[in-house]
Amino acid sequence: MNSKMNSQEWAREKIRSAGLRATPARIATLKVLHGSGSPLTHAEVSDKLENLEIDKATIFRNLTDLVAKNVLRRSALGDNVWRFEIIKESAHEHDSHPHFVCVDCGSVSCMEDVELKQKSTSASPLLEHVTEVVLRGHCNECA
Amino acid sequence: MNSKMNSQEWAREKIRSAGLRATPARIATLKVLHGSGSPLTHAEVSDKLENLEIDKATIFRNLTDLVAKNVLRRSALGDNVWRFEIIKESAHEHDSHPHFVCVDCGSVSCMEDVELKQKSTSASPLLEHVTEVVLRGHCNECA
DNA sequence: ATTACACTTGCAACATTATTGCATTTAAGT
DNA sequence: ACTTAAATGCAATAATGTTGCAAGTGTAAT
Repeated sequence: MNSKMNSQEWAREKIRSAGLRATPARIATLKVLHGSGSPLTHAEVSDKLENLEIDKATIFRNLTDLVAKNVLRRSALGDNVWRFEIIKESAHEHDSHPHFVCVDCGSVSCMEDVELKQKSTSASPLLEHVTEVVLRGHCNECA
Repeated sequence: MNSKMNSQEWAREKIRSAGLRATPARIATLKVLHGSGSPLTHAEVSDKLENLEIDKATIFRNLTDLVAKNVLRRSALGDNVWRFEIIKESAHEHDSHPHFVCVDCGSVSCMEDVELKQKSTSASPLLEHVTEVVLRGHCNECA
């Protein structure tokens, strides 16, 4: 990924190399997610693209397609609403991280500085079978 | 909880001590959940109460009310359907531990051997404000 | 540049799950 | 029995997500 690549070109490249066509709707969607520090719902993405007047079905389909191509990750955080975020391709293949959900305001944030450790191998499910970690509580603003 | 108490009386007592009225709909709902080995959806509870002809809104409200009173736990598996189960009051009631939700079968188990560590104090929400930890994945049986 | 065509989109209809307003009924304390 | 707040039934509504199909468009080949 070229460092002088702007967000637009980055998104275009990301979509193309996933084998999809770089349409305005997809580029805009990816740019919105790229500019967000936390996973967004379909409704939130739609809101931010309001001026482009993209159909909601198109946004749903694009989000789904990008998940299928491993560009986005789709997470269930406990409120029965899907949230989408860009999968960062970092040194570690493991980009997945816990998410924090505020029980007061519903805001979601990424907790990249938290990790889990399993003390013993017991009868409980193994950590390696865990696909999602959700922390619920009161965010800094609501606390 | 008296050992010779039958399911009916047990349910009634459970509801009353939660500060709610022991209506037929609530008693029947609790009995269904009590007799089930795994969490049930609203639709599943409804099905089992079909002969009682209880309105679906009533069942939704009762499930919600019982969740609010900590009689039931409501979990999201990722398929946009809530699942409900009775919270068992066991020995480890007070020490908080992560809960594991199987996204395949919906079962919820306790993971007492898992602990969280926050590497650095950053801008993200503090671990001390976390009230509940939910791990989602595939349980040993479904894996 | 033009063209061809599979891929995308917009639109509208639909499906499912869950919630709410309000008049009526009921549980439970007196 | 009486009273009253709590609970229910019914119907309308909201929220989230999906699907069918005709029209439009990004891409690669010409």
